[in-house]
Amino acid sequence: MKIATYNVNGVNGRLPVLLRWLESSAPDVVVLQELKAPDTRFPADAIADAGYQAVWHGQKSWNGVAILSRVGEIHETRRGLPNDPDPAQSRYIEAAVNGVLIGGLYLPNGNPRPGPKFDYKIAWFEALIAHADGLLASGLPVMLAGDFNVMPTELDVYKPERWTDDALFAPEIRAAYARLLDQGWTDALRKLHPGETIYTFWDYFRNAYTRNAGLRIDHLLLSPPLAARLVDAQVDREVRGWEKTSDHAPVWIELADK
DNA sequence: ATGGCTGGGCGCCCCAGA
Repeated sequence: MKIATYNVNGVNGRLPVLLRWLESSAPDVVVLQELKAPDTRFPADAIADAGYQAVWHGQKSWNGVAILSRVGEIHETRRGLPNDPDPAQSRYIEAAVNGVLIGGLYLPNGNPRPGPKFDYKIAWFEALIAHADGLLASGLPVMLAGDFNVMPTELDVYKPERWTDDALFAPEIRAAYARLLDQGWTDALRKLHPGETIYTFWDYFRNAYTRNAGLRIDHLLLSPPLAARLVDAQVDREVRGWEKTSDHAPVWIELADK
């Protein structure tokens, strides 16, 4: 089973690119972030025509997350994190699909730091860590996937020294990510590509993509039963070079059948 | 160190993103 995460940066503006990528990459399950659309404007028909069922948690203008499947029914288990510090922001959706429980998330950006947005990022992260602990304790095959807005290590930033005070790379944010992993999650991309420079985001500014001035901020975290089935993990990097593309590239993993 | 680009909104500029 191939499971992907993709921050589309506007699901309607990105629809041609999204459909083209669904066809070429053929993921079985997808989590989307930054829909930037209210529930009533989610392009469910076009996505259904492409062969995917969907559940979505939208919001006008900003945020918004969804889960797509072409391998059977999506059983939604929750929308919004327990104890979300601002439930008006649509940043979390969770569902069981084809025997895997998937939490799709869009963690707050948090800039500028310090400030209320950074405080919100910390609070949201703490709520995620608390919920993730319960997910792991269930012993189920679970994954957390999405845009974490965290570069875990210096290897995940093109110029780490420029990002030390940024909300995506600040010490307390990296520490929170490390605490999450220490619960027992496996960072799938890093597990299969240790020591490799891998990015999932390139700024629209300054030809960041052609210069490969990127960040690795989109992650797929696996609970032990899923980590044992991990056979491949890649970034669909070329999608970032398409016309009218998102500033993120899709990231995916392949899980062996049980 | 700054400003560069893009999507969405009730829009002919501003906000947020990372």
